[in-house]
Amino acid sequence: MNKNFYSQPAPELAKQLLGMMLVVHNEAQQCGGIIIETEAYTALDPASHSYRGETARNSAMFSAPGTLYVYRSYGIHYCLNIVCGNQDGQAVLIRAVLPTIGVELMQRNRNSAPHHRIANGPGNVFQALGLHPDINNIHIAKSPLQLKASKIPIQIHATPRIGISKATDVLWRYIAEFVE
DNA sequence: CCCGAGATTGACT
DNA sequence: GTCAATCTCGGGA
Repeated sequence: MNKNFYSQPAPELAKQLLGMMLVVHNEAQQCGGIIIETEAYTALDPASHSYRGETARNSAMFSAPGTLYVYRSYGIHYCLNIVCGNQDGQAVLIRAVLPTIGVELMQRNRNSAPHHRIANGPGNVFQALGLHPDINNIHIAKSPLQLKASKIPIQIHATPRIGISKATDVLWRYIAEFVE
């Protein structure tokens, strides 16, 4: 990926990421799939962690574009974001991936969940890919993650975000639908 | 200092 | 469909 790719505003990058391949290189293995659901957050967004400024928890959101931001949700799950914009608190949350590479490995990571539930939520994506919370605040180029373009034709749907109670009128949740 | 809510998931009714 | 699990931050006392 060229450097400017991650400098885009969150809603733009969120759409760009749909249909792309997200691959993780583990010990002599790799796994990953096609990104099919994303969500955009900015510092002007009351629902964003960056809304009230930088803290120890969200400092990665104010790092260089392309940095990974990992946060713990409800004290239990981890969610993966890609920082974007210009060190101004923007990021894109990876909400769902369609497993295509190393499916068996991901299924084991997810405790043998059925195929359609392996990576169908932000916390599940993180667990299925076998990621470690330590990649928080690490640039994606220095992480086990890799983004690749794919030629798969998709249609993008913009919908209201879910799981939040603020700014629900903004259509910043994006879902990819495969077209023929 | 204490309390409540949250970018969620999975087990159970 | 309902609900508990469990950590961080923000707001109020």
